[in-house]
Amino acid sequence: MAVNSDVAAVEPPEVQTNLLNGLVGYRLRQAQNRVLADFSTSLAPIGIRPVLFAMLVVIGTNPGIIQIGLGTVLHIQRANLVPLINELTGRGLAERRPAPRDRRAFALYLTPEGEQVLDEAMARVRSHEKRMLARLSGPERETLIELLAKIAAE
Amino acid sequence: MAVNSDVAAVEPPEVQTNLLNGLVGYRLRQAQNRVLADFSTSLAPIGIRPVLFAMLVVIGTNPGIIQIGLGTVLHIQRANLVPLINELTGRGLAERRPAPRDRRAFALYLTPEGEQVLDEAMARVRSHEKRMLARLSGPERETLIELLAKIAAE
DNA sequence: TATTGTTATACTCTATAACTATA
DNA sequence: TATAGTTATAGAGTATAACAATA
Repeated sequence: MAVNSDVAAVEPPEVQTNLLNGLVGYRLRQAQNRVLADFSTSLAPIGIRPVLFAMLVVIGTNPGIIQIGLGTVLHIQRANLVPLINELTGRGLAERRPAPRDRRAFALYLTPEGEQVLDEAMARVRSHEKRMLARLSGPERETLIELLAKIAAE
Repeated sequence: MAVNSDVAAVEPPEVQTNLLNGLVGYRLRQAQNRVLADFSTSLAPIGIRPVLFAMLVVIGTNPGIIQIGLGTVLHIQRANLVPLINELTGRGLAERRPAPRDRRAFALYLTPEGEQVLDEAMARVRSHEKRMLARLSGPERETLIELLAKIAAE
């Protein structure tokens, strides 16, 4: 398993990472870490974390969705969703209304302010995506999406 | 922003996720979540978490690397690295030896048992990668690595 | 009997500050 | 003065169990 003999990190501080770099999982993690970091800093100025952005998008696209539906789509357990929704409602970005057919549930809606914040967030996310994909051509971007979809598929 | 009118998640529980699915960051996250989950369950039977695997690989490939070098490569802060290395040494998989030129530092080495566990882990990771990439052709795998590298590049 | 929302809780990961011993 | 390792601690993110109200 030794590759660098025994003087690694003694003379030059060069570390062999070929083995990890050959793993798709490791590459995926690195790319995702970088994208997530830029995503976070893009939204931080308006006080929106990645998870809140995803919630705003799904509620905005599916007005009236109930909490467990939102949690299912975003893979957030219902217990963990409660304080997150409280965060949105507490800031006046979303609201809970009684669900029409199920008195156990709450239907979720964006407030006008929530729509505004979502629009601003979407603009920031679009320029974030441009930045992250700057090195890729149009066809390369499509290819990337396809390949990622094949990996994520069920 | 409304797409589903107001009856989303009432009649059919179909949720619109087009907006999120159009974002490369979201696709990346989904793919990475799936790969990480399979990676974890592949190594769990031998008591190795993803982070411990990465540490074993880097120490094995760079015997004598000091803690801060290991932390730098894997993006783990030195404070968080201490209990992780303790975990490896406590299980007899790695050991700390005085660093030759720097009496502040510890040089890290795998024990023979650590080498064995790493070999077993590598075998499991290889079959994990095969499973994750089953839907991709050889050229597609190369393309994916390239595109991910472009995104992760500095 | 099962499900929705809620609370409480615990465990992992990550981030920061401060200390020691060396450089 | 700066750096390597360590400790303590706090904040996210995530997971499970239990309860009330309703299906």
